[in-house]
Amino acid sequence: MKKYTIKDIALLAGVSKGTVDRVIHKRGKVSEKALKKVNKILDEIDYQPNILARSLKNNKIYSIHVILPDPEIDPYWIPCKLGIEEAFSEYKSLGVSIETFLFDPTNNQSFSEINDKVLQLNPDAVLIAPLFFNEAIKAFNAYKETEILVTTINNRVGDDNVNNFVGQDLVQSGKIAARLLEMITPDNSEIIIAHLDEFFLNASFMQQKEKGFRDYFDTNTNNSYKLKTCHSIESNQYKTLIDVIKTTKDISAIFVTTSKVYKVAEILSNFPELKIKVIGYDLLDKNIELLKNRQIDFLIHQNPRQQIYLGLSQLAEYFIFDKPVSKEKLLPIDIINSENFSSYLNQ
Amino acid sequence: MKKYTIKDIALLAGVSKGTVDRVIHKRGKVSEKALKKVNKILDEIDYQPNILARSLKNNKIYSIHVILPDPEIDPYWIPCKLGIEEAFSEYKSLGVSIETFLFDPTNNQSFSEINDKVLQLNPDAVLIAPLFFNEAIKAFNAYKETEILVTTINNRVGDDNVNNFVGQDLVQSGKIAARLLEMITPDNSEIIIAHLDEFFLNASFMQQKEKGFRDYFDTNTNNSYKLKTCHSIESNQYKTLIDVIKTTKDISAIFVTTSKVYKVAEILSNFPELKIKVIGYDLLDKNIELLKNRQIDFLIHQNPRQQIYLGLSQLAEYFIFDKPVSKEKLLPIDIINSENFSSYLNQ
DNA sequence: TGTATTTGTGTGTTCGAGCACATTTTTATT
DNA sequence: AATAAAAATGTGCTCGAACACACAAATACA
Repeated sequence: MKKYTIKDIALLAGVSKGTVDRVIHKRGKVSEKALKKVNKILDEIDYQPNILARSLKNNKIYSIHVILPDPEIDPYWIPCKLGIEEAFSEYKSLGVSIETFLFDPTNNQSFSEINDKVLQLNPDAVLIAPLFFNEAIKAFNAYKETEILVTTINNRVGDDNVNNFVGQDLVQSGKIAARLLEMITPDNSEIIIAHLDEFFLNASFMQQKEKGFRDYFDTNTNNSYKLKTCHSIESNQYKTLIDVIKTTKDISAIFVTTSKVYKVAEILSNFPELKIKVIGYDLLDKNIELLKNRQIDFLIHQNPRQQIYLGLSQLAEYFIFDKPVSKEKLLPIDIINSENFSSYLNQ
Repeated sequence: MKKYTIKDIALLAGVSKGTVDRVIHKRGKVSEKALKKVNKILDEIDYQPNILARSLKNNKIYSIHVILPDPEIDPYWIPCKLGIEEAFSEYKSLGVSIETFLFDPTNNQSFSEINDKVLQLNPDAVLIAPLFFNEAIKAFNAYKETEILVTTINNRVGDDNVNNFVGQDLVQSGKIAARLLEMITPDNSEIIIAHLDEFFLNASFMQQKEKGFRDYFDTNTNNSYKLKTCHSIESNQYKTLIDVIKTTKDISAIFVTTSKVYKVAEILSNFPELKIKVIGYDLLDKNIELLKNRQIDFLIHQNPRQQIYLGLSQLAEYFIFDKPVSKEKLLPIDIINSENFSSYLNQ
């Protein structure tokens, strides 16, 4: 395995390295004859430019700004910090700077303000968790005009101005929940779909999960579960959900579309006579505790840390090594139970 | 965020870059006075050597040899090809050469022969799937003497001569299977633990899975499942297993400790009156087909492709960027059902 | 005090790609 | 044919780390 350099090619083709360089980069100013000679050699050998040398020469500092919900307000985002740190420590010596900006996930205006601020700072790329649909679209357009690369994570916001998405297929994740519940609950029973603390007024991800969940039962089985959707919020002490639990007969399971599934498990501990299966999202400490105690049966892992890390590393390697950024990177949808959660915690 | 170079430090400390270099690499030949000056600057700033420049200067070719079971004989190893190709295309331009050597997984002598051959070729590192315990230990010692780095994947072979292991906790994976079956089978029923085609005489990984499986029921529940172990081989048309199925009353599930779980599902299709749950390992095409048809209920994903890729990339980055190799990298243990398998296939 | 010897310090080259600039060759114009 | 203009080609420097080697300063020994 010989590593060819531009110098080697120049020697083989009987031209100078400048000419080889011009051929490779199609910079023109090369005679027909020289072009042929160089291309002949390039066809014969497998030339791999040394990306170390290339990026050493490049020697720029690239700035990536990360726009995330404040993890103090929504703990789902806590693991992101680790993902960012990991990416930073890996790429900082290669000239990548990463800065984080937090917004209030209960407040769409806060999201817009942060985006305006970042726009002013004019980074090379932004990585955004686009919780608010309309505001996100607006921001994307602004970034496009300033030629700032945009990567989104967590939830898809279909828009051509986004160069890259890293996350999961949320419809499919609803189907996974449905299949799991189908296996552990009796036919003909009642299943509640609970949307908790839906402060994201124009957020669609809960709806996508519900869609997948319902689709599964509509198309995949001849079972006849009765599905009921329930919206419930903390400021109301989840009264709506508690009422549904009290008044509905024969509930076999509750599918919680967010990481707030621990709230449901806590509520259900007040009804020990009911044997209700619980499935929800994400490896929050509280959720894991309840999973261990069998008060939650399954969790689906959305892996925010991995999402951030992959998004950042794709951007970094695009800048440094010129690697192409995939338009869409769909992460696996992990099923978590009391026995395998630990294997995901230190990834 | 300023990127400091050796030249910067030299300027700040009022010495030459040669002196800075000697301080950083503790090469001696530096006066007390100069040492102090340089260290003072190093304390003040966060110097990150440019690894691109460093490895460009290094400019060596590193060879890694991969020793794997022939995927033609055991299809479990088919995805490894992709993992190797991925790693190769990522690191070839950085001077890493990867070569694959296949052995017959039904023949421990073949394993030893391949190791002897690789030892002769004297690569910088080897990555081995150490199916055969005794032969593996012998090989490790030989590699250690020649100062060849050894990384193992798939199954742990406790040995100090191994620098690095990438794989799963197989005992834990048995527990996961147990917990899943506990959720979908009735108490007091009979569960069969099936070891299929156990041609690896001194292989322990099936035993590890069985241990985890039994441990779970012994310690975690007050259920009283009856567990029965069954060894069965293809050359006997799996008669042993078929007999157990025919003669045992009240079988609720079969836990297959290998990727040959499709064989069990096929056998069970001859007993349509029995409602037996099936759980096993790995995303073979056949297994996925049966998972879709609900003839297999769960699969546990051992992710051989990821194991190889990570093992190779750790070695490559150790050589190129001097990144430390972790002694043990435990991968997550993925639970697969009919709805989430596809999200793992194109990873 | 002068000459070895040790110890310390700085300079210059290398790695490979990329690009600016100088130089040479070819083509166009009078 | 002479000159200007354009096109093609080659040279040499840069990026940052690493290290060989030349040179300088300090110490040892006659």
